[in-house]
Amino acid sequence: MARPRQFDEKRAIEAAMRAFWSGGYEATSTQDLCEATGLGRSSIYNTFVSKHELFDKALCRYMEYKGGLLGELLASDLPARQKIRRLLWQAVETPAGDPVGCLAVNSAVELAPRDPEVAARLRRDREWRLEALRGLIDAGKRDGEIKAAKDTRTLAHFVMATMSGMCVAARGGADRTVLEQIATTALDAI
Amino acid sequence: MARPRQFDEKRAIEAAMRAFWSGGYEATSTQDLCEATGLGRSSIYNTFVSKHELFDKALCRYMEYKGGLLGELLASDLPARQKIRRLLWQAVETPAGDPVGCLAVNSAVELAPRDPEVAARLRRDREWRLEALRGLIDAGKRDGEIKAAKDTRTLAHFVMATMSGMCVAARGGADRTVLEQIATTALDAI
DNA sequence: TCCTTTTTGTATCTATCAGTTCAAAACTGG
DNA sequence: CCAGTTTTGAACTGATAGATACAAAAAGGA
Repeated sequence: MARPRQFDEKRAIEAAMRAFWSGGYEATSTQDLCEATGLGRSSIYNTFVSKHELFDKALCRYMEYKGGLLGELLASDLPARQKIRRLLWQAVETPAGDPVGCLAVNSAVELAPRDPEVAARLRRDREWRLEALRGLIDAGKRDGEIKAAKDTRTLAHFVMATMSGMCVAARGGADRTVLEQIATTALDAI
Repeated sequence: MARPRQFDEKRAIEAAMRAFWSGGYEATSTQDLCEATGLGRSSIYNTFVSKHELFDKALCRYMEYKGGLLGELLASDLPARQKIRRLLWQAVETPAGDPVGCLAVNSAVELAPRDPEVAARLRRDREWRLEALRGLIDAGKRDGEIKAAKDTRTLAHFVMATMSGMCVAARGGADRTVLEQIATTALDAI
């Protein structure tokens, strides 16, 4: 029918995701995005319409990536407490090559207050993660690993906040030891 | 000798601080800063040299502001645990008119990884706050309010991370109830 | 092979960015 | 009231922002 793409759209989105993740939305120019993806300007605009829509795609890809990791963790047959421990550890031991911190946290800080679309996207992801955490915590209560007296929703929010705090610390240059200490202390609190 | 300023430098810095605080560094243009401070371009550049140096002044002012609150808290004669509680509560009950979140957290996320000057400024402030927290926690241990077995430095990092996490949550639109739950859970962990 | 459709590279658009220039205005010390 | 100094406002600079225009290139279907 017509000329096919010379590039893989998913790879381009992933490259853009990394660029936004390490540099932030405003500080990443469309030129930066061309270089990160290896695409020309027309290919980017022809495919993704605008910088903002490309960012949206990149953010979705990020949530898919991190959501996948959480999904694997939930599907594993570890005790609930161990699962929470591993979840917190995902913020300590970060895959080599991944930018520092968390794109969702960065975006909440930089964009959420003034960008309703991004805010909505982040809220949906947060709700999903909270739901997952609540399930995990309730399972822990049933198994006696977590005190039944503690409020499930409260603990879920606490775990999320701890992870956000670790991402901020990591962006600020915190070393691994500090992140471990934070994670361990939080786990003790649950 | 010469023509005096028509504006108060401190007030201008405070106005700039609020602009950066709510909008972020990149998204706040020099035009925005003119409008926020009420100054003309020449007055801003004549006084503050560059956007970056004005930001630095604004960040220092912010640290002075928040550092002052911490100082008052430390100077009060509350029990150590109560002091930590109030500190966490500073991230729950925020003065009306203050932008959402925390400029130090926002800056760590947006700028620290690529701006060594800002990173250094933030690190100094963090060290100071950690030192203060350690003093507070050790006092709590002496009074038997905090278990002596817990590592002081670890708890200090944990409190800082919790506050950062609360600031991220606030920027993401979390309501007061959620922030209270996070603060309460963290306090229970200490 | 030619027609249709899409992609791609180059050149370009307008708006805005941070920052500068400069002369008029304003004030103080003498 | 004037000399000397600084501030101020308005116009302006070059660079870059995000986004577009358009024609050449490339491919599949007929």
